[in-house]
Order: sequence, then C-alpha cells, then structure tokens
Amino acid sequence: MSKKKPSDPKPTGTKPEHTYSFFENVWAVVRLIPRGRVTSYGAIARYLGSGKSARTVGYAMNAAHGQSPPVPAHRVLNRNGMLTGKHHFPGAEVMQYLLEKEKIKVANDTVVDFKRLFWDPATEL
DNA sequence: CCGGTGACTCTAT
DNA sequence: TATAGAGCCACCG
Repeated sequence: MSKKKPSDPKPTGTKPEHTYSFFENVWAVVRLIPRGRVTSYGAIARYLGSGKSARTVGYAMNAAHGQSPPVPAHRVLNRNGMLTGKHHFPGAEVMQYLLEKEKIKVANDTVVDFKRLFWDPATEL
C-alpha cells in the first residue's frame, strides 16, 4: 500500500524495456509480408527510417532463427531479388523450396518477376 | 568506451 | 557488363 500502485503507468523511465530493438522491428515488418510476396533488405531498412542500415536488417535475420512467431526470412532478398541468405538456412535448398511453396518462381537463385512480387512496406503500409 | 562484424547498397573504373 | 572499393548502421564482447 505504501508503495505505488501495481498499475504504475509511468515508471519514470527507470526501467526501459529494451525488448523492442531494431531487430524486433525488422521481424515485425517481415512477418507482415503477405504470402506470395517478397521484399528487400533496403526497403525494410528504409521503412524503419534508416535507409542505409540494410546490412543491419540482414543481421537481424540472422537472429530471427528460432523466434516466435517465426520470421519468414525466405521472403527477404537483396535488391537484385537474389537469394543471398539462402546459405544461412538449414539447407541451401530450403529457401527456394519455401518460396516455390508460395507460388514464387525461382531461377538461378533469383526470384522471377521480382519487381512484380516486390512488396514495399513504405508503399503498402 | 572502442573495435570488429555483417543475409546490403551505391558509385567508380 | 563486370569487378572492386567504400559507406553506413546496429549489435556484441
């Protein structure tokens, strides 16, 4: 009783929740990617406000493994639509397999009609 | 606090 | 058109 209420809507910033990091933000956007669509690291980085932090987005994908809900990292490609991160999957063929399951055609480790399937968060959202 | 790293992107030669 | 180098941001030890 003497202490503050359990509600305490204003902890005066003494206990900042670092749970929401740049990574969490990236994962959230990737999970918003509709099935059968793809996007690029730069597009996500740009949507988050840092158009030049594309590398950090890829780094976040590296930590996306085992996250819950799962992050469809196979829908994130580089600017060329190439499966640059396929080597980081449990199997180099897994990424392409997942994309084909979404009706996405892949040739030479590159998504066909990438521009057409491109999903830009800054435009769609 | 400082340095290294990385699933990127752009520009120059 | 292809290859090489630099920039840039965020996380980790």
